[in-house]
Amino acid sequence: MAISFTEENYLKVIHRLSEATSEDISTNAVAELMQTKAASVTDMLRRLAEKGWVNYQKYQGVRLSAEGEKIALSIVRKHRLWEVFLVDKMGFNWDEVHEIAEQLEHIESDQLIHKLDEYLGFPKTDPHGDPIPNKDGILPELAYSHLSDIKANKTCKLMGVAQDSAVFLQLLTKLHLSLGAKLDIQEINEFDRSIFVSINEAAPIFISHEVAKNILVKILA
Amino acid sequence: MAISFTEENYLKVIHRLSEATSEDISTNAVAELMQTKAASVTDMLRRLAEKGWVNYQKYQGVRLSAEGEKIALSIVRKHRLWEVFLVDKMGFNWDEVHEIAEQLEHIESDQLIHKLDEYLGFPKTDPHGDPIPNKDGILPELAYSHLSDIKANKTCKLMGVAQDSAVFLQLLTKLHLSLGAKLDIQEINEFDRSIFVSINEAAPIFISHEVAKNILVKILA
DNA sequence: AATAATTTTTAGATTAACCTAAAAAATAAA
DNA sequence: TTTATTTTTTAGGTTAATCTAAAAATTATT
Repeated sequence: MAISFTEENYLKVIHRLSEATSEDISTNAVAELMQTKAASVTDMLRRLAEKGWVNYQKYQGVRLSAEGEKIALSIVRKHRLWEVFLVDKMGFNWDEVHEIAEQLEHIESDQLIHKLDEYLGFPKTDPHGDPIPNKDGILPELAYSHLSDIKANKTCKLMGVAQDSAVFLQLLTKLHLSLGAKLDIQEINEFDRSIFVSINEAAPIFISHEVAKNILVKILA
Repeated sequence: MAISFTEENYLKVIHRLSEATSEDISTNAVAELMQTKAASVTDMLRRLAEKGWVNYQKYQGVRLSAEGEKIALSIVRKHRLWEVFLVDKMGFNWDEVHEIAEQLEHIESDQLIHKLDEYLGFPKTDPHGDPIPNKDGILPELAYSHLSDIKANKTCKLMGVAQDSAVFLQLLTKLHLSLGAKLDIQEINEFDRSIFVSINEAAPIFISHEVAKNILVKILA
């Protein structure tokens, strides 16, 4: 069945919200991410339900059906593969690719995506450390910790970010925090939970709790 | 001013029709290429004229304005650069790329197109030999001849095709006719203007006038 | 030049995606 | 457990892009 760009975006947004919770997703939450009004969302949810892509009961919120989930994951897959392309092949920075990938994710050609995947060397994650679903829509669960949850004197590796906003990513770049960086947590300040951390053996720098919350790490020792 | 995919496609179609003639373009001609009805075209032409992208007088046909021409050329540029990408980098055949490029041509990012151009080595033509407009919308005039117009005993080089349809391109591939091939015209048959031609020094093969009409060549000797 | 044929435009509807304002349902507070 | 607040839905409209059918303009033919 044919699907519009708008419908794809709704499914993607519902999918994103569903990752954070096991509850049903509220109309307002969708409206906020879609940058539209609740009334418009109600309209669309009714139509998505008719097409069998979501389960939706008036006033009870919405969830993706199995088919809707499959569609959403294929869009996420395309988005993330294109992001890898933009950074690895086209030389964009990791904070510049989101908008362009938002457009490219709607290009329809299974063959193209398969060739792109191959061309990129079957990457496992996008430039922000987010896992890339495979063609069957299996999304490997990467169970990383938030840097804000790690104890002092631990060593870890920066595996991803919990947020793709350009301002956040630019800040990380300024702080020399990039994917794969080795982080030694020197001290956690009780006052505001800010952290002194050494990046790749360099002199320790100061990081706010807010930043640490959005950094995903793997504990090494 | 914002432009929709549909508007972009109309401008592209009007541009294509304008290349073949210096006359104004008729509503019906646009309707046929856009695969829509004349009434819908009239509607759209009125709106394109309001936006200043075409000059249009009721019943008198339509032409692109300078600004419309610029937009059309930027779409053609994107389309052809993406075609080069699909063939050179992704390994598609020349008869497989049109549909996908029709989608990719609407991706909006000057930076991306610039980087893509660079990545591809600033190609001058697409995989069908069509010239790629530069970023200022200058389209190099490649004055090639149709194979059907060449005299017997001449040697020429296959520089492009006058048609991008998959069936035509697949036929050329079967006949081992690809861009750059050296063609020796052995004999032109009076009966139906079919041609005996030797491709890259191989034994001569038989080609219909219809095929020859759609092959563009440069005369070598 | 008058009539016929064709092309183009207008008129009026339809669909997807949105909107505002008001009504209804669900949730929270007194 | 009423009342107040918040959330969600309905009702009714708008816009872009399309359609069909009918009217108007242009072009071709006698």
